[in-house]
Amino acid sequence: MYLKTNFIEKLRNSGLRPTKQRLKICDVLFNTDKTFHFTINDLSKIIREKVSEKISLATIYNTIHAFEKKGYLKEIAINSSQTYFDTNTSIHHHFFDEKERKLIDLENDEVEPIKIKKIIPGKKIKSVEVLVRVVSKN
Amino acid sequence: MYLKTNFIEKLRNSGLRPTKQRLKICDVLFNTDKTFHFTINDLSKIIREKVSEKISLATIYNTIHAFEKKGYLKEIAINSSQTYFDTNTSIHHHFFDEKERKLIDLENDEVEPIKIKKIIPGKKIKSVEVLVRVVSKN
DNA sequence: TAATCACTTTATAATTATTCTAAACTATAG
DNA sequence: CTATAGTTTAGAATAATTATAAAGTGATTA
Repeated sequence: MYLKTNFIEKLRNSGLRPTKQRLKICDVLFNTDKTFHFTINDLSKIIREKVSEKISLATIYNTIHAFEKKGYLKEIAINSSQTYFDTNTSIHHHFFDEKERKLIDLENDEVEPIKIKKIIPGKKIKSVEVLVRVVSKN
Repeated sequence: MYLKTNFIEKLRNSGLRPTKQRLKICDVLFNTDKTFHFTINDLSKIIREKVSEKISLATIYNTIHAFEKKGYLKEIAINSSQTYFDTNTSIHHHFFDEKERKLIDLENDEVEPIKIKKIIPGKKIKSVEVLVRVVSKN
């Protein structure tokens, strides 16, 4: 459970002005017990329902990108029509349920360490992500 | 090196009529030594350069989706603005060079077997894909 | 071979996610 | 308080993809 003042501090420390809109978005994204996954569409729906004053779609995009750049959000690679974000910024992987189009976290310690035996000259590894697609049994 | 008649056979056996357009696209995609990655944009550029008669963009989309459904192409998950396809349909993984926006194959035997220790009740694994993002050293 | 029909191609319109623009607004340093 | 740089906003623009519906074509049947 975060306090509003924490968000104000956090934003200021990141060089982001603590505007009313950003604080509301912080509240929706980070003032929860559990981390979660969302698309911009999901988020604007939540905001429409939860927040009294409207936040412009452009601001939602701006804010999410700003938060991602600062490392408060992670973008998840599923080649779908929409971009998914994760409030869990730890190094971890994902299940993707193709039917329900839902992501489920797969923590780093739930996957045996991944050893890549190939190297690309002049390049270094930035991240290793596993995507496990699942479908209903039977 | 495939022959044109092979493509005709292959398409017919898949329940796809061997039209002029599909044969041209087969030629571009599969009549090469090496497999490769492409976006629809890449492909239509290649077609514009290599093929005398124009193929409509809608047909390119239709054909690629038909080929994917039949298992002749694989869609690659990189959360970018465009969808990538791979003519290598074997089980394998990828490097993605963020700077150049290029994919490089990482064959299955170049990655130690991946053990997923978590299970999702009622779901079974359809695929396990690793995406290794790389950046230039230094 | 000719007729037929289901499948395919096509140009174009429609849709959708995302980014851009430029004017109005606001947090904050001085 | 004032100036200014950062922010928000509605709406336009962009870009990838999908839908539409009319014209064209491959393949089956007679």
